[in-house]
Amino acid sequence: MPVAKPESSDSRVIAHVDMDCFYVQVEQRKQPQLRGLPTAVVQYNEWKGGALIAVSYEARKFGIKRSMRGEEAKEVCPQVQLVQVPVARGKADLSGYRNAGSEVVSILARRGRCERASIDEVYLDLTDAAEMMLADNPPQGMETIDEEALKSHILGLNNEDGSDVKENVRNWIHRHNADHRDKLLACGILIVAELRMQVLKETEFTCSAGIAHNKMLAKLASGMNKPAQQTVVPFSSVKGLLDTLPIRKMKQLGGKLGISLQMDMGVNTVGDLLQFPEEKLQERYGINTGTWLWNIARGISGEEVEGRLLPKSHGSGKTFPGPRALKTVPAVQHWLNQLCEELSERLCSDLDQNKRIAHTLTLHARAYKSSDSDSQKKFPSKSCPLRYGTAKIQEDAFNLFQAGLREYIGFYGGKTRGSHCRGWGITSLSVSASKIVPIPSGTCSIAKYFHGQSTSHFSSMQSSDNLNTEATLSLPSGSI
DNA sequence: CATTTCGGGTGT
DNA sequence: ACACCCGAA
Repeated sequence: MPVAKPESSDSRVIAHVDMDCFYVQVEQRKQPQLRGLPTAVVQYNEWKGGALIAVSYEARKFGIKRSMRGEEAKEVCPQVQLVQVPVARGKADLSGYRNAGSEVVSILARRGRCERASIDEVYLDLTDAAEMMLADNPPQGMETIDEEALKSHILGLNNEDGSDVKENVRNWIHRHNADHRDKLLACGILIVAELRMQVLKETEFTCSAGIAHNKMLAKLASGMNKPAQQTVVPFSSVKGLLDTLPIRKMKQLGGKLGISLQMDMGVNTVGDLLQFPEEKLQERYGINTGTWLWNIARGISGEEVEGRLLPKSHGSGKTFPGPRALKTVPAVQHWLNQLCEELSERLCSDLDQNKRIAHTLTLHARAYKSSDSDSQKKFPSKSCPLRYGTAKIQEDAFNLFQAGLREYIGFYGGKTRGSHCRGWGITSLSVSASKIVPIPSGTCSIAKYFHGQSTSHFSSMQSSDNLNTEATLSLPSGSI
């Protein structure tokens, strides 16, 4: 659990920006005739029409939900437009969505520290930008407030019957007697509205946003009014917001921990947590998680927005469900080669574009063992130093798999004849690259890592293709 | 063992 | 290093 020092007097301006049904928007930008139609993105479509992973708001009106099957969606709404995720090397290829996410990040990073939280979400620390605006052009003195900002939802703002909602927002932003925190959030409203308009103009994507004094509240708010809207959480409305909020709505509490709070402690809402002394929460959930929970109940979260525009790892994986389980070593090798090819390509792009090098290769697999003493044993993950070059990565990944398989099946494996094996099947495979670090500053070439090879030789092989097939880049661990 | 494919994080 | 949890399209 994140344990950053909490400040009850937290006056930061934090925004969480969340793209609306992002994969759908990416596909609709590629095929503009789909705009405005009920649309969903499906992964594969051979088995029951594929799995829905993103659903447009028009399609949601028909009751179409994520995790439905394509065929099921067609039953509920025959006119729904189903777009398939691109396939490359026999697996889903998400690169188009990753690249679209990068477009958005590069825009949102203009006004403050920016953290890429996922493929379609970012946190922004706009404190400095808000303080600056307050100092030399405060919203209280502005003639006109942008229309996009006036569409903001401000939690706790009284919209009496018959009152003009936009006028209320305008008044809230203009208030001279507001405390410093509300004035900072008013600046946040304007900055985020402008950023969202820039994102729309430059990428054609809409997004929603939450603006609050910390990451937890900003994240909570960004999901409250979608699509294409923004929501503000003034300090004074925090208690009222959390008091009746179901515990599972809080990030990190949507899983087992949230269930445990409900079942074991009788905590149904965030407000219910307030009754428990910090020590009680600590003895039940540990020092870190206990304190974290105590703070959450009070709307306190000191987590910083990390300045990080790039992912910390790259992974490529595929599942082989049901009868598709891989039952021979050569079949596993074939798919590992496909996964490693994709991973290698992405590592080369990262090297070219961001001058970063990954240091660790990890293989994950899931397997079943039908008739065996411990058929519920898990296939172990294995990792090793990462060597660049597609063939090297494929070789290393296969060796990791074989090491894991020997452990998994035990000394007396189930090999029968040739390469056919009985008693086990691989239901998922994934390879990932982590411990990614920038090449030391001042170095824009990787030539120095080819010990024994001349720089001039390297300078003739900068293309990704050469690097993919020829390079034998191997970093001594700890050399960066 | 038919959501799948990611990515981030903590505990040991 | 490895197991397990969390959440999002």
